[in-house]
Amino acid sequence: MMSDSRVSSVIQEWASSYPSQAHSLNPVSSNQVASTGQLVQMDMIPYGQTQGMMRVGTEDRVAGQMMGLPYLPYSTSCVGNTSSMGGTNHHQSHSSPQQDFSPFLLPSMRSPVPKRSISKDSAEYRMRRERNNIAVRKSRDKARRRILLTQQRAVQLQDENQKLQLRIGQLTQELDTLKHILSQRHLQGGEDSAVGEAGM
Amino acid sequence: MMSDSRVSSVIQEWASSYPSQAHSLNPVSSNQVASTGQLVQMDMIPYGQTQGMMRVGTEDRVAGQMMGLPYLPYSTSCVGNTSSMGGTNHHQSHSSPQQDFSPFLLPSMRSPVPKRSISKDSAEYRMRRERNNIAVRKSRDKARRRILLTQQRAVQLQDENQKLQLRIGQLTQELDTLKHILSQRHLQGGEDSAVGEAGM
DNA sequence: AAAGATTGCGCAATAT
DNA sequence: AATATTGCGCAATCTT
Repeated sequence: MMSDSRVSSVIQEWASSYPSQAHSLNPVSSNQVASTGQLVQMDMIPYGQTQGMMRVGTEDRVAGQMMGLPYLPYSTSCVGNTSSMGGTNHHQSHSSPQQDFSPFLLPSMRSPVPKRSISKDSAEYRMRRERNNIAVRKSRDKARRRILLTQQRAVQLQDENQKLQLRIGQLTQELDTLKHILSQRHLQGGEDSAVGEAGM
Repeated sequence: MMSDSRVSSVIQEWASSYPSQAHSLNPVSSNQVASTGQLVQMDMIPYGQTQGMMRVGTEDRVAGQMMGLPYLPYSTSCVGNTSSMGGTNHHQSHSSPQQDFSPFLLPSMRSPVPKRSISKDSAEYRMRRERNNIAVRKSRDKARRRILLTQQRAVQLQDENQKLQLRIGQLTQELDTLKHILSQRHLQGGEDSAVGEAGM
């Protein structure tokens, strides 16, 4: 019943949403399907996996989170609120109140020396920023689309699943009927061909 | 073969990831499954749907994007780069270079009067900010988990699908075999019970 | 090495 | 009134 040549629509787009990436470690349990799966693998960009771990937002941040800690402010105590400068207008950076170089950082990377002070204001700086902003918007848009596709794909797969389950139910019942009929005839006029295992 | 009581694991968690929301307009095509689906609907938070459209980042922004425009910088021309203050330390805001109140805004909301100047520095301000920051981290973490679950769910569903397809193949073949056997017997000793339609 | 892509972060406007 | 979301820009990285 019904077109059996489904699996298309969303799935299609979804697949095209993942270029050629061969991402090493999956976010899940790597080979969760492996067995029968064929076009299963490649999926989801690990999020905080790939390698983007342990970034330093112009500051440390290592404390809070981790484990089940209920989102403690990254700058847990230490001074007061080292925050307030996470995202922006440092305008030439390094000029706000405290800078607190807490001794919680790895021995390497430490000094506040801004690598050849890329000076704000600089036309080039703005240029770079603007370009990055555009890239960021683009990237996020892409991510949103990808997520959407995955969701649609999931819904579609679930729907398909139900149909398949139904189909299996029908086939099973039909099979039982036939088996029953055959067994009847078998009792009636015992002959060849085993009924119990036709194709299994 | 294999436990047939699957469908659990990820799917379970995934479901619990969507509280009681009855989101009106879905991002997809509303009732995409509706037919056989039961626990299908509720899914994906529309993204830019609900109502969060047309925000104003302390500035206008309405130009770029829309349609296929390749992520034009929001502040397309106008003055130069009104940007540079999208995210942060305005420290009491409204004090940087240009403020450009471009006449492109709706007649309402206009004056720079910051509603009872919530003054930065204010202990309460920092308090609010910190609380929001925590909320934001929590929310994003939640979102990430949700996305991950959806992805895993999709993978699992696909895997399940393959197994079901396989099962259908087996059943179909088995059925064909039995039908063939029966037709043979039918020719041999024509009796009752139609073979062609056992359960269909 | 340089440009673009990602991603965590905080801010502010909204939504709930 | 408080928390939850979400677009945005920044900066650090990663990828190409």
